[in-house]
Amino acid sequence: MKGKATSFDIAHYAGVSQSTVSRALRNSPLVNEETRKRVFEIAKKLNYKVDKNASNLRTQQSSTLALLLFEDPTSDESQINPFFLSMLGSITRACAKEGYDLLVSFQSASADWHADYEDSHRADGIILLGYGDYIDYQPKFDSLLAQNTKFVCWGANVDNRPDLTVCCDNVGGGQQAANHFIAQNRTDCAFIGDASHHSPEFFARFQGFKAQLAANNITLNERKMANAISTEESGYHATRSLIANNITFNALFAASDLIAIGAIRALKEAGIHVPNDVAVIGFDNIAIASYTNPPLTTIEQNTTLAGQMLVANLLKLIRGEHVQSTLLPPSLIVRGSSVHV
Amino acid sequence: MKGKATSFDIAHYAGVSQSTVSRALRNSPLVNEETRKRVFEIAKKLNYKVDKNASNLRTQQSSTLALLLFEDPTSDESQINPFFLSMLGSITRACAKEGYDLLVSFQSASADWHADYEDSHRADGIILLGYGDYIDYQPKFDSLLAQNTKFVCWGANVDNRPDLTVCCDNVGGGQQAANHFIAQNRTDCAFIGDASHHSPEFFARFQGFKAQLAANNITLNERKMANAISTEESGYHATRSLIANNITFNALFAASDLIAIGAIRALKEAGIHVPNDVAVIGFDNIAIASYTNPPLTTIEQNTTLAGQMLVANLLKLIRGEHVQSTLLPPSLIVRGSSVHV
DNA sequence: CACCATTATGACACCGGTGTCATGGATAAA
DNA sequence: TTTATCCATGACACCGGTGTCATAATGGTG
Repeated sequence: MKGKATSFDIAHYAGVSQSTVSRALRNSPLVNEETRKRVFEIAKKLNYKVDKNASNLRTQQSSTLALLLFEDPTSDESQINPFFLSMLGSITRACAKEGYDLLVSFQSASADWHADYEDSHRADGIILLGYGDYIDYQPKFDSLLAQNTKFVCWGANVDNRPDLTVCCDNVGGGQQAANHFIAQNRTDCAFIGDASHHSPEFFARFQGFKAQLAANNITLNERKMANAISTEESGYHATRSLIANNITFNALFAASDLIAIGAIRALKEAGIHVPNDVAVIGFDNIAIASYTNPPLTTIEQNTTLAGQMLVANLLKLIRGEHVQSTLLPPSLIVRGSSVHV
Repeated sequence: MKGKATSFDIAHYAGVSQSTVSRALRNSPLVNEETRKRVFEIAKKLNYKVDKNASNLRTQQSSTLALLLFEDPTSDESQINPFFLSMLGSITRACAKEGYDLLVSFQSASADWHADYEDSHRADGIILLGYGDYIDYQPKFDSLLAQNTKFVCWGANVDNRPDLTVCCDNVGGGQQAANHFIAQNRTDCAFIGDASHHSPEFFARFQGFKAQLAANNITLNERKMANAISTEESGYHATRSLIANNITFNALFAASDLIAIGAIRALKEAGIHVPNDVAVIGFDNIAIASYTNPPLTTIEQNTTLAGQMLVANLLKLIRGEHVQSTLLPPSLIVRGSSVHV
């Protein structure tokens, strides 16, 4: 036998038609039990596997989902944001559980990625994952919608279709951070992240934080804010610039753990003690967070659940079912970076 | 226009045959330049994408690689070994650079995974990734070889085919660890990992470590060794058991960073100072390593290069080219866990 | 025994491309 | 003018399955 075995080979050995082989292998009730057994045995002996290309071509579906990862535009080539790596892991698991394969691909925001995977029938649907300047994406979302491409995305708001987004309750997370500071009388707060509308996630965290402070008659001084993207370097530099400008504060909320870690480095360098002088809270609860010195208090996003919801919602869309807007509850994880020692 | 556009649609609008459309889109030199331009324009207007299933079916190749991740059998459902996550990231990048898609899948060691992806024509080749009890895998490797499946694997030795393995020079890494201890007169060494043959990687690290000590007339006491798999928990418990048995040492080489991190926790708990009482070296240089307290000295594996080599070698195999055995040089990263303060 | 329902199977078109061969027209060489 | 050569294109089989329809065999019923 040269080359891979086909259903015709099995048909030949089993003394039945190829049609019957195909039916037998797919457990069609139309086929006799003995015939099926014989077919299965021969299939096993020949190490036969259904050719997915042929099968997908005929059925017009692929049992495959595509995951498109958008990188922070400025991020280092070699390192991937650990939060997204964690998401990638949980999405992979969720796909496997649902019997779907997962195609993974990195994309730069500018690339002409939209719909490529689904239009080419490589995947039945698309999961979009990435922080970043989502405003750029809106036209592409529109194009996806116009072509009736099935997709869900993490964090970003798709105009008029909130149901397509799976998202952590970033506003609630920001509120929890504020409450934690307030409970400890840390009311001279700083925020590091992106308080503009560019990143809807960071913005929501900021909004929740600010609003909850305001609800307790605390004003977040605009001078005590600095922009940063989600890297350690960026957090470090943003914090340094605050310190260099003699901005003081006793509590710091960072829009992500990486930013927080960079901030702690900058604070330490300046001789500012964490948490005694400044309490720090991050966001995400990446694996590193529990190993920093001091261990990082953070708002956890449940990536396992997030991955499951993304996959579950996408599959619903593919099946034409109704999808509900999904907000995942974050939870405060208190560690050493925010409580007096 | 309902449904996706096909090459026939384009042919219709362009007033040429479908054959010509297909040729034009693939930049065949047989087609007139003006015709090609017209075809491309219409294709763009119709948002046409080549159906990968049809194309793959005909050409019998998929421009896709499959990555099979084998989990530590005892590892926690939710967390994936960060070293492999990092590999996953670099492999994804390397695939993208080569114009290949990547199918990612988790597998348990027992599952009947072998050759599934390639036989079904979903992928042109397979990358196998995982620590674990590779002895179990050998028959499956044989079956892959027998079926002429194209695959490469990380770390594991495939009998008689060392060229199919891409691997860090674990022996050399173990030697570097030994040298680092020796240079500081830390000669009362312990090893935590798996010194049996089950994990060829851990075993090689152990062998290199032991041999280099021996070359310097230092004997590694067998009582100062404990088995562990690559998790923080396992490292913690292994170290605790050593301590509980009143085993003393002033240097500890852990077969992976996670083990080292668990070991440090156990040591701290027992009131043993790192590095003053015990110097610790890990292996991998995962992202967490630089944030532990103290920061972890470790033997770095270059995951970016590893991912590139895995992909490059696999593509060579697919193209029928000769593949060379690949050993990647590790490098010692000295941090606070191994040097006196 | 005639009639219809049920069951198991085969024949065949089809999915949407790709590769091969045939064909027609233009141009160059004889 | 005729023949050879080249170029651009069309027709068609093919990849390996799946879905539909037709058909043969079986069994139960009146």
